[in-house]
Amino acid sequence: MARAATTSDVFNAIAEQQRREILVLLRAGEGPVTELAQQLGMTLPGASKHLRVLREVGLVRDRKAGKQRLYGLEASGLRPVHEWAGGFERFWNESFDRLDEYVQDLKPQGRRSSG
Amino acid sequence: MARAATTSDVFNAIAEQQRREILVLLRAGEGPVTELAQQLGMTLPGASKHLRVLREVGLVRDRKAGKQRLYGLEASGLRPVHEWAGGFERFWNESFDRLDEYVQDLKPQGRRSSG
DNA sequence: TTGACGTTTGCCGATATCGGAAAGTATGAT
DNA sequence: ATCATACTTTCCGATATCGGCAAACGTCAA
Repeated sequence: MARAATTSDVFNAIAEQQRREILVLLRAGEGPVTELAQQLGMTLPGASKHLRVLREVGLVRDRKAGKQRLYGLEASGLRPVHEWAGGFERFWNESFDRLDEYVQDLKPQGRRSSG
Repeated sequence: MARAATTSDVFNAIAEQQRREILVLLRAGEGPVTELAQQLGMTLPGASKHLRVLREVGLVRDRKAGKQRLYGLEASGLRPVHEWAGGFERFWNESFDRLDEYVQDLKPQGRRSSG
């Protein structure tokens, strides 16, 4: 077995630097592949393939505009990523140095004893 | 060229489902590989290899405790992910007037005053 | 030292990627 | 119909992954 398919997951799709850059570019608005490829300094087939992956995981949508095909951001697909990473927020906000007697009675918050 | 190395990036490191699960488990506190492997239903070498990747990108730290080696979360490494995804937040919160045809007849309760 | 435990690393095979160039598809214009 | 534009797909090679098993490594105990 190899690595999971890039299209299996949003996490796998955005593992590629170039695909992340494409998404960032798309924040400025829709654009055809040619424009994206040019701005990222990649070949047309290269950009097209990356966009295919992004489309398959629902991070971009495409719409036809005459001869062109405009790609646009579908940012909602990134919400799971944001939320997942956000689930660790308290762990980088708190000063987690001593892990000896951490959750036990360190906090007099009175919440549930464990998770 | 193949896919970027899993250790090249936090984004690549968390592309693996199992590694994400390891990080989630680690929120409950430190643990040795044996415990993590058991909870995830994976082999010892498997868990160890995943932890190596996570350590190389700075998502976990390890400390020796006698014969054991305890792995702990280093959540700050996930902050870039959270922030990157957060850069798209406005795009899934706002109602994208570019998509006029889609939005025009949606429910009017969609937006709230507080973000 | 020997012995037992806990964990990591090496080797292998199977799989899927990414990049480049060429060929293919789709739409519009003359 | 033919040409031109815009983009996608296919083919290929090189690379790195992930999983399993066996062996190596490091540490504590007698």
